[in-house]
Amino acid sequence: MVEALRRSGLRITVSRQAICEVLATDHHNHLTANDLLAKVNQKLRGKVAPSTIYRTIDALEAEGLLEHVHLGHGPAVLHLSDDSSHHHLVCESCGRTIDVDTGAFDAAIGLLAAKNGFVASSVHYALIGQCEECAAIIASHLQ
Amino acid sequence: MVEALRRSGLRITVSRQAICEVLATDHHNHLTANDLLAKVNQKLRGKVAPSTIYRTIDALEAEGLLEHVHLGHGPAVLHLSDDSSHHHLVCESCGRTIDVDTGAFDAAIGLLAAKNGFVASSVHYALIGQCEECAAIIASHLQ
DNA sequence: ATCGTTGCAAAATTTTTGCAATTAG
DNA sequence: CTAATTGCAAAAATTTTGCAACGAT
Repeated sequence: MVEALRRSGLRITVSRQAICEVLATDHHNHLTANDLLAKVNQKLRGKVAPSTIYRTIDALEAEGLLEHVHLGHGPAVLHLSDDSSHHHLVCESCGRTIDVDTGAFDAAIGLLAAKNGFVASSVHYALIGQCEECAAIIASHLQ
Repeated sequence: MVEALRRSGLRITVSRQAICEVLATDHHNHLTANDLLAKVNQKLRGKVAPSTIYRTIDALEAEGLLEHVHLGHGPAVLHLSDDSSHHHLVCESCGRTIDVDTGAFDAAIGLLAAKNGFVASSVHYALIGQCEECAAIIASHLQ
């Protein structure tokens, strides 16, 4: 990740290095920009500004290394572009995100997307709905 | 929609009536809360506050009549809950939303969701990626 | 030395909340 | 009359931008 930045002529700063490290370590945790900020500042003892986080996210996205998605409501979460191991089921009630692995899903979506000249982003299929528990709660409220 | 509100013991005000009318007319246009506010105020000559829009959206969502989703980036868009006619392909580059009709998509997603005890929301499958044109632009930038 | 990058502070955007005044039922 | 609803204004939450100072190359 750092090497890819360097290759693109972007400068490697302490902040960027820390950001890349945190992303490499924790990218599977659906980090928000704020989570990333907190972890980076924990690592660097509070030197990094939110704007730096957002600008670095932008830079990484421009390099195609990172993407941010709004899964359901709330702040965007970050994903490494090469992490295509799973998709997301997002519960609209509790915000829980269930990861599911690829599979037949890809085939169906690939076909659909191809018909529209659409290039599906590797990790950004968010299927929004109700998770098992919230669906049960809602059902019980309807008696 | 208005009748459903009344049935639930909620009060029918001029604002709510206008909101429901706009939603009934324009729901297929991916209205944002702001769009809705503008259209309602156009109809009512500028009497409605943003908070009223949001609170009415909340009320309609609580009744299960409406949902709001974040399709890609930017503000949330509104959908009537019973509009299950299409799904969305959202371009991360230009924000364009392509509607595609249901079909095999549903089968694949239904299966996947069922395996996880997940109840997929009728209209909220956002497939995020690049639309044909943006994909071409990006490809050309890579030479 | 250059110019990309940062921090800070201020702004923009979208949504939420408190509260007194209004109004539907 | 009563309690839900509204408007207004202020706040919250997330993200963006301007600008002078800094620092990687």
